[in-house]
Amino acid sequence: MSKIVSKLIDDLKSMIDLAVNDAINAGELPQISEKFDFNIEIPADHQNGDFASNVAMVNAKKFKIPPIKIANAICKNLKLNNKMIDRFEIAGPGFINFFLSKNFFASVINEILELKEDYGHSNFGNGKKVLVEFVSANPTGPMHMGNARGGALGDCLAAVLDAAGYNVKREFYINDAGNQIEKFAMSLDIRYLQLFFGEESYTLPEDSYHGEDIKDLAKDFMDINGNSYLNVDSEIRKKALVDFALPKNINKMKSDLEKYRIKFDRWFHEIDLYNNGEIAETIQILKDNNMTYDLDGALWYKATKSGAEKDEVLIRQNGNPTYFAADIAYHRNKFFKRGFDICIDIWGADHHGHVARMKGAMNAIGLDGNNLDIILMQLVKLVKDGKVVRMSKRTGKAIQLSDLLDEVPVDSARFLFNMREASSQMDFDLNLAVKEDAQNPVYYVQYAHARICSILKNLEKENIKPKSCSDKELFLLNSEEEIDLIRHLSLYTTEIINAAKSYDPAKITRYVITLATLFHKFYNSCRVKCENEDLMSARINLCLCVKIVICNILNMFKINVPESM
RNA sequence: GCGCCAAUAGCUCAGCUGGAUAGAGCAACUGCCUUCUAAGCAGUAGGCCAGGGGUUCGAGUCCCUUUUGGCGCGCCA
Repeated sequence: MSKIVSKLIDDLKSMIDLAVNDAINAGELPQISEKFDFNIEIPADHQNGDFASNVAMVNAKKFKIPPIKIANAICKNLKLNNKMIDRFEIAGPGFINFFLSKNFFASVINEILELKEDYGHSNFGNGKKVLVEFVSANPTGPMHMGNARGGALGDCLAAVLDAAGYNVKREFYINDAGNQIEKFAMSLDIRYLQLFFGEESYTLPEDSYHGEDIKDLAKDFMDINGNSYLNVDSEIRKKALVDFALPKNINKMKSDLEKYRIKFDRWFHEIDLYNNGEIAETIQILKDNNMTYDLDGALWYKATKSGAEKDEVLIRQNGNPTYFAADIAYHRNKFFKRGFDICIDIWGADHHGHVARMKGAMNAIGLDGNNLDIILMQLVKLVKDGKVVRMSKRTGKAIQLSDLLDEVPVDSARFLFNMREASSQMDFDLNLAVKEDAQNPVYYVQYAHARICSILKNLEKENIKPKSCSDKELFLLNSEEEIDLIRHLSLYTTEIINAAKSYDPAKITRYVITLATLFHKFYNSCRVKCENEDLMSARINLCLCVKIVICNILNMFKINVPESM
């Protein structure tokens, strides 16, 4: 947390603690046996102070006196011993409101200028190892809009956690084993055969992949191998088709995601869990813990033991492990084999049924399901001209991530996908996303930065350069617009920690929009280049602070920070 | 049928572990460029926070219930 703000909140707490005790000792408040409790909060309206405590209201019952009387007793005994606080007052139903001093605002400027690109970082996470697994799109087909949202969310969440002092890794789980790969193989096989014998000769079963991409892959395979796989055993042919098509799909995903500025630390292959025996190991642990039973030739997991509605199959009648079995082994690998303290998975909301049993399964193998956090992301509706778009006009198929990136600038996509928290269903407005003007919030923020650069450039032409300011000069920053701006800057580190706590990078997106708004207000009411040279220096430093924070956020989210627009 | 998520301005959404007069943006209307980027700012208008109960000093926020949406309940992933 910004050292200044966090220390201040701690100080306020102990000052109030002290005052309550003094009031009790002086007989102005009754003795109570219970521990009294309270919060320091930041009022929405700064008329009500920069910080406020609800101590009087919360403890009215314990003291058996009205809040106002308690507040009076506390304030009578409250000794201000912090230069950062100017004064306090009692207001409303019994709030004690604290107002910041000019010392505070000057220290904020100095702190930001000193820390620069480190401003906002904290040690909140204590270096705990966190794995964020996201996108993890099915490699049997192209990525869709949900993956676009999940990608932006996961990547920016990882960045926020990193800034909050966690040791973060990003991972993509490739489902390259099991049932769907068999379906993929079968679909490719049929498309391959159709190329020689016509579409009527072999029909695609209902539950296979019908997309055009499968046809294209089969065609590419044929272009290279001709008919040489026609007369071999179908299992050999399928394997050759998958060995050809799967890496191709995976490479396409990698390049699309790179274009989207997402780089994973690791692409984890499900098949490895089959080959290295970890699935078998995991199932053995469940057996040893008496969490399984045999029924109808399948091996079942007693999910109901941990509160689920029904039990789950681990090994099918045909001997193949289910996706669930592999997923337990995968998460065991994350926690147990690789030692991650916290694992975060980002899933589509349609997988919510899987959450409870996955956490339960962690407990069942002797790990702690509480360390597995699942973020359920609601679906994205693509909207154009006020109407929901499902299909791409160009290709006639479902809109893919690569279609989106062809149309929408990456800056815009990454920013807009992080404006809503994961749990809310969102509309992605295509008209807005492609707009290169201020209606698009990403430009609004970038514009604030470009403005600052322009101011600095113009001043430099007149040989006016930024210089460090004394407190006396910084005290000149006292207009409402300046104070609001500095106050907002001071809360950045706290905001990062809040976003990390709630796994919600959208908080930071909204924070930076507000920062831009406050800067534009400041710009319109306070001229940086002005007669008073001391004030000018102070304002230049304020501009530098805003520039630093905007840069830190946009860089963190991998969005461009243009110097001119 | 059971379960999960949601419902806030005409539209898209904020509202931090319950706090003070519910906030932005878009759309609408009115102003502000001979001075640092008007991609900006200032102002007006717009609300029974889905309905009903409850908990409390205090509820958009917590609990119950009804209604309306989205999703899930496979030896799919």
